[in-house]
Amino acid sequence: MKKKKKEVTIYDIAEALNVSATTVSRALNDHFSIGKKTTQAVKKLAREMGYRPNIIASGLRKNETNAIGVIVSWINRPFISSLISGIEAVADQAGYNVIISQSNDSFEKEVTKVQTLYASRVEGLIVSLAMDTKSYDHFYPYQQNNIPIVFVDRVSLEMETDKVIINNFDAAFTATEHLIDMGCKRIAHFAGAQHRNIYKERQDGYLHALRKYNLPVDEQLILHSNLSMEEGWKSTKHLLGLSNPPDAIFSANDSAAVSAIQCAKELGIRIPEALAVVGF
Amino acid sequence: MKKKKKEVTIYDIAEALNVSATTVSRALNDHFSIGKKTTQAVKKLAREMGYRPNIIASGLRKNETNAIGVIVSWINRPFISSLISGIEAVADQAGYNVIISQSNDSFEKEVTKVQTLYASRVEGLIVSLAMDTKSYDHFYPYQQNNIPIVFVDRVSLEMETDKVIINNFDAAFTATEHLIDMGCKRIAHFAGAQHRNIYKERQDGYLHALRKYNLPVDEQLILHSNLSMEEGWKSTKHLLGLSNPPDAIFSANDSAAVSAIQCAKELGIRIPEALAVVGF
DNA sequence: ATAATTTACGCAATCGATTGTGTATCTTTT
DNA sequence: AAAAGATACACAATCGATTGCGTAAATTAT
Repeated sequence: MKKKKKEVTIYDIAEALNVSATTVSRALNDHFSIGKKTTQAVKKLAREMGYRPNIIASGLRKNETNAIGVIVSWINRPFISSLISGIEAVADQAGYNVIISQSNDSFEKEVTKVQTLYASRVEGLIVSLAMDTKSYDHFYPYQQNNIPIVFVDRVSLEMETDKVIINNFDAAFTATEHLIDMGCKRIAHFAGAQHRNIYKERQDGYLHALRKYNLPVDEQLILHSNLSMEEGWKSTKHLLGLSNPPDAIFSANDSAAVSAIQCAKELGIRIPEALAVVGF
Repeated sequence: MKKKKKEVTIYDIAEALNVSATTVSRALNDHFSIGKKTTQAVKKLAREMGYRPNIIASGLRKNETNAIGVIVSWINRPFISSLISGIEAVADQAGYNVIISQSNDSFEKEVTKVQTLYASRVEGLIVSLAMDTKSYDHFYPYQQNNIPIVFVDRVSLEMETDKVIINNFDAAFTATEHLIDMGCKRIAHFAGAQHRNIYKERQDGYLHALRKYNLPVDEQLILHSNLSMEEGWKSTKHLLGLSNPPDAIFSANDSAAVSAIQCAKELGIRIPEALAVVGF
C-alpha cells in the first residue's frame, strides 16, 4: 500500500549533503555567498531526489502568490476568449499564473468572484464588468491594499484605475457612416445599457453620424435591451412591423445583429438589399 | 506617505480580544470547542478589522492550494472556451480556482506548462494535448504524487487516467453518411495527425461509412495535414484541380472546412450544389 | 608572521494558520 | 459533598522556505 510519500524538502537535501538548509536554499537560488561546488552539488542532488520547491512556503515568507485574477462575463465569447488568450501569454512570460472566473454578467456573482480572488491573494486583477454593475464597493479592498486593477472593455468610468478600451465612439460612427454611404436613410440602433460606457459611446457615435449627415433621429428606431439573441429577434420583429420600417440596423453587439439577420431571413426580407445589418 | 499597511492576522485579533490565536483560528472555523459568544466576538471583530485569512499560510499547513490547472492548445477556440467556461463553473462551486495555460499546440510549451503547474502545486490537471505530443513523460511527476489528471478531447490512449471524450467515430460516420444520403459519391476527407486519437477515430468513421455504402476509398481524396486554414485552402485547391474532383469534403475540423468553403467560392464553385462541405 | 579581508556557511527568527495535547473551571452524577 | 465528566481555552510544535546577523576558515595584505 502506497502512502503519501513525503515530498523532498530543502532539509532532506541539507541533511544528505551535511550542510544547512540555509545553504541549500541559497544554493538553489544562486546566492553569491555559496561556493560554486556546493551550489552544483545541491542542485544535482535536488534534481536526483525529485525535489520541487514549495512555493506555498516560499510564498508565505515572501508574501506573494504570482497569480493574477481575471473576471469576465463569459469565457466562451470570441472577443473574451481572445482577450484571455493574450493575457495568459503575457502573464506566463512574466511568471504569473492566471486564475479565471466568470460573472455570468451578474452583479452578485461578480461581487463574489471579486472577493474570492481577493482571498486568494491575487497580485492583480483584470476585469470586464458585468452588464448590470453600477456599484464598485467590492473593489475597495483591492484599492486599500494597493492591488492593481485593470478594467477592460466594459470599464468603470468612476474608478481611478488603468483601463483598456477601444474607441467605441469612433467605431460606431464609422459603422453608421458606412450604412449611410450605402444609401440607407432610416437606420435603427440596437442599444445596450447606457450606464455601461461602451454602449453609451456606441450610441453616441451612431447619433453623431446621423446628425452629421442630416438624417432625422427617430426615437422609435432606437431600441434598448440587453442585446441578447432573444431581444435582438424581438426587436427586429418589432421594427419590421412598423408602418415605416428601417432600411438598416446598427447593433451595439454581434449577438443581436446575428439574430436580426436570422429573423429578417425568416420573414423573407432580403439582406442586405432590403435591410442592411451591422453588428459591433 | 502610505507604507504597506500590515495586514490583520489572527494574532492581532487574539491580542485585541485577550484570547489565544488558537481560539481565534478555531472560532473562525466554527470549531465546536469554542464558546458561542467567543466565536461571535471573534467573527465580529475580524470583520471590523478587515481581516482576511492568509490562505498561503493555511495552505502551507494544510498542504493544499485549492487550484486546478487547465492546459489547452488555444483558449480562443469556440470549443475550448466553452469547455473552460464549464470547468470554471464547476470548479468554482467546489471551491477551486482554475489556472489556465495554453500550449499553442507545441509539445515543448506543453511540457513547460505542465511543469509550471506542477510547481504551482495544482491539485488536479485537465489537459487537451498539443497536436504533436507523443511522449508523456512530463506527466510522470503527477502520477508519482497521485495528482489526478483528466484528458479531454485530445487524449492519451496510453495513459491510465480519466478521459473525457466524445464518440468521434460515430459522429464522423454520421456526418459522412449524411453526405452520402445527399447523393455525394466522391467524398474527400481532410484528416488530422493519426497519432492523435480524435483524428484517427474521425478518419475511421469516415472510412467505415464509405465501406458500408460500398463507395470506393480513394487514397487521393484523403489529405493529411495540421488542419489549419492554410492547409485547408491548399488541400481544397489541390482537390478541385484533380481530373476527377470530389463532390464533397468531410473535414476533421472546422477551420479547414471553413477555408475549403472560402476557397471553393473564390474558384466559383457552388456550395453545396457542386461541392458539399462538412466540418467536424 | 600577524593583521585585515574575504569567502562560505550556520543559527535562529519569521511568515500566519493549524492542531495534538494539556488543564483550569463548571456542571452533573450519585 | 466527593468523584466523574464536560466545557472552553491555551501551549507549543509544525508546515517549508527565507533572511539578517554572526563566525570559523581561507586568502591576501603589510
